[in-house]
Amino acid sequence: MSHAEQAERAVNFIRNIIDEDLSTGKHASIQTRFPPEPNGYLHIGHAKSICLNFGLAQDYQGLCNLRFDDTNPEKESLEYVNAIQRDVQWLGFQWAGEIRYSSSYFETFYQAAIELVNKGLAYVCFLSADETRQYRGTLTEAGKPSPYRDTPIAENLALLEKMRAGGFKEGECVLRAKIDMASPFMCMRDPTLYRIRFAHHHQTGDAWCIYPMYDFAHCISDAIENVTHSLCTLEFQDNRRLYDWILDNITLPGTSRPRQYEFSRLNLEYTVMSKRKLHQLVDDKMVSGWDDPRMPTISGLRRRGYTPASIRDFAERIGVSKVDSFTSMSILEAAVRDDLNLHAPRTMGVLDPVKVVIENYPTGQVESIQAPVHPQNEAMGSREIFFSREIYIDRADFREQANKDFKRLVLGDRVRLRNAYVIEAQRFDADANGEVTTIYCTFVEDTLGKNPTDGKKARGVIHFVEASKAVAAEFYLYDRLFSVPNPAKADDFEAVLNPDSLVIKKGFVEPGLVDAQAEKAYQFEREGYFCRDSKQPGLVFNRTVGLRDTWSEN
RNA sequence: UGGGCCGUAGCCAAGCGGUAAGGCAGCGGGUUUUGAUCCCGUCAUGCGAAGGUUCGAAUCCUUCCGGCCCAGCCA
Repeated sequence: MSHAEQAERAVNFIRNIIDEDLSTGKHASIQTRFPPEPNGYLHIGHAKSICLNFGLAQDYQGLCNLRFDDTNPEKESLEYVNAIQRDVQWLGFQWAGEIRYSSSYFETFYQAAIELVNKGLAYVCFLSADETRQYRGTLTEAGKPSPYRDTPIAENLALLEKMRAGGFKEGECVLRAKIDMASPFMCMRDPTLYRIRFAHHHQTGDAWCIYPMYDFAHCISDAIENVTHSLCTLEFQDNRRLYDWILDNITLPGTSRPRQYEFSRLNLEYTVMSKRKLHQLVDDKMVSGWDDPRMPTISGLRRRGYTPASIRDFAERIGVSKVDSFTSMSILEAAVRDDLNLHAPRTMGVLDPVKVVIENYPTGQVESIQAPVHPQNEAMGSREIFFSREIYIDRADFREQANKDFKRLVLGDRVRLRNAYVIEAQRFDADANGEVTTIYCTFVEDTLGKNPTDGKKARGVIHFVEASKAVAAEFYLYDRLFSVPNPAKADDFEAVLNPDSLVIKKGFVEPGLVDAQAEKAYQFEREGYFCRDSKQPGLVFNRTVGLRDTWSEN
């Protein structure tokens, strides 16, 4: 990252804290971590966290780990740990050293548990899950102590050992911290530290039958990795008391005392961000998979044509704060457009073709024309396009009659064909439904790169593809997945899916696109940014985002 | 209704006692062989509300209003 870019970094409260910690010498350098649970695919909300954690490490010359928070084997799998690594790297980040797993710290956690038991700060509790809930009290009433709360230390030690050895059934008992059953923080009312699960773990196999809870594992993992700034989302604000309590009561396994800071998670309009709901969309086949281009997952955005740079830029634009926010899609779309506008080669594609016959153009002649790859960037060179007696234009670009505001082809009037000649519409054929089948035009000679000499101006510019060299292609036009801004609030969020989130069109593209590489962005002029789909056979183009449109609503 | 947090423009977001940055969206105009891009201009006498302190308050104090989170052996 250049100094200029770095200087433009938006300030936020976390950077302020780091600046302070560095200037007071509290830390000589920073260590962050991105700690996903491998129980689903990463989404744009995770991207915000990834950009934050890795971005901070980059800017402050610190380190950022990738750590799988894999303490719940029943919900996790290797498929997800692989997909997550792929997504992080695709976004352009590389973790420091090896990948970390909370599960590789299981022995350390266990020793910490023993330490707590030895200090009289943890005990094995045989209350059922149901009873535990009743004993916990409510938001306004204190809880009452478990009858197992005062089991002697030596006995607890033996019990814990037996738990680990598989001497108890699942659910028969748990290890609990002994804190304060009257605490206004519910998470401090003797929280569970370990539960028994005879489940196969994707990393540790069958080595363990007791698995640590998030609150117990996370803070110690941070300490083991010498994390200085442990960043998480707002809903963990209460949990910070437990995070601190645990670290205050065990022998720190690392050299740093991590601190937790919370920022607000990303909410995006017209989509959902919870892994549970995304899972449901996939399971219920409402989308084609985690990487369906309509999904807010990183893999979906990638397949849709979003670039890593555009997602990083998006993260930069939305900033980091503690306000519950609801971000507008337009910020994300503006970020991709800015990136793609600069880098995407221009090409022409007709999504809804109608044939045009240029009656005064010689039959059988195919003319080659050099067109710029990018009109604002000559260095990108030129491409060969063709022109002949028969071409395709888009159905929406022709009207039998229209007022002056319609800057396209109108019967009896002129329009400029992008990169080619000016043509004039003479007449057209229509089928029984009134649907235009062929438009007959004449072209104005010597208008290649020149205006007509007769002074009659073209209404506007439309795009086309020469018919004989045209290559058939399919266009997948995506729109917002949901028809309401906040689908998560709906009683049944699947009932509020946008029925038009995918519209498929069959048309033609320039011959140069037959070998288009998947995921590589193109701008189909006047239509939008597209990329070839990475999964479907044949020429299938996904529309990443349309061009900014100041006309269609008129 | 116990506790933890948060309210600055339609959306995101700086600001930390010295007189409201920036981005997105919008609006007006210019350039244009993409109704795009680009360029110029415009967009909070106002910071949830009301009091108070101060020469001076979005910033400090008080009260009130609104929103989010917490009662998993999930994370």
